[in-house]
Amino acid sequence: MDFTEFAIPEFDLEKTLNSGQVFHWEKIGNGFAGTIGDRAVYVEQRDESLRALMEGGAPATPRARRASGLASHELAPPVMESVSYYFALDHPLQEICASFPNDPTMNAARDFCRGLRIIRQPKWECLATFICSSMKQVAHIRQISLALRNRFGDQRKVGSGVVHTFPSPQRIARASENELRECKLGYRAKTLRATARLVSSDECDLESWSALPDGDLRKNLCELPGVGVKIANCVMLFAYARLRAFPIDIWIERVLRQRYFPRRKKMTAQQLREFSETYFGEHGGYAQQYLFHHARIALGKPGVGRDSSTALRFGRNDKGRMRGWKGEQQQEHKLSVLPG
DNA sequence: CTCCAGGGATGAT
DNA sequence: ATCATCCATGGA
Repeated sequence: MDFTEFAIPEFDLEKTLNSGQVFHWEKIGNGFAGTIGDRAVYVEQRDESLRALMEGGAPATPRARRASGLASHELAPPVMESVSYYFALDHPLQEICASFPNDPTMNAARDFCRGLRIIRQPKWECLATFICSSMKQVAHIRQISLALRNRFGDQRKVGSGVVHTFPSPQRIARASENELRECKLGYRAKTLRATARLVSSDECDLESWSALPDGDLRKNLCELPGVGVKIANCVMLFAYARLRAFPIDIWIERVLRQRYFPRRKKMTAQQLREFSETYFGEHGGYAQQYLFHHARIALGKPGVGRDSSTALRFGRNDKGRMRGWKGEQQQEHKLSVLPG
């Protein structure tokens, strides 16, 4: 029950966990409870330090590990190591942010998202969760993730709380489609199960795909049921550390069209994709995540100014939307408008 | 109540 | 290659 505490340079735990890249961390007191792989974790941030409590894996401290009598090869990595790796505390954030293009939209997002890191998620967990994400809001993806964990995962205790691991591909594969639908998966139940079957067989080995170049990795991912270019890019970015991968969802499409091509009709999806791959550079995935989080949190709440750490507290007000706003183009495209 | 969401698969132009 | 439609669901 020992806390491990260590200093961290540039990190915002809450922004990192609430930016729509991972969906299972729950706020408890001043910190968050969740899992890293099959280990239960509680983390909290205080100023420039991070405190972590891990259970269910190896003993937390060197003394406790020695006392356990386990051989060193049986030990999971120490707490600080696993936590640092998961939260990607080794990413050179200054350098990454300095590589972003210098334009007003990007600068606002970079300022708003200071300390947000792209974490290293377990591959299957990330893949499965994003298969469940299609046409779902972030809040609901969290519900689905929680339901899958509670029903099919293994229970772990951390502190006074309880969390569940994400179920293995074998476990999902042997669940019935109906059991999965009971986790609010809807039409995604079928593709999640089909992909779970493939991943749990020896036909595809997600770990070995780490050695592939981006193009081949993306192609392999897209061959899985329920995985298209968007979800493949999410998995590449959040689980394979391909920091160039640039997922384009409805929010990012709005940002690109309205902020970068405000008066150009006829930008096809293909053109947006080519633009984003070249313009945002070698860490485009980071740029994308900053644009996404900024648009969704700071700009996505009508009636709330762009400054705002208080934006989250206000519910949306449909009447407050700027329905009639047309920034000198008809826009439409079923894309609503980014306020501000 | 209605609206819409970190899309994908399929079939028609 | 681009576009239309359908697929389910519940938070806001």
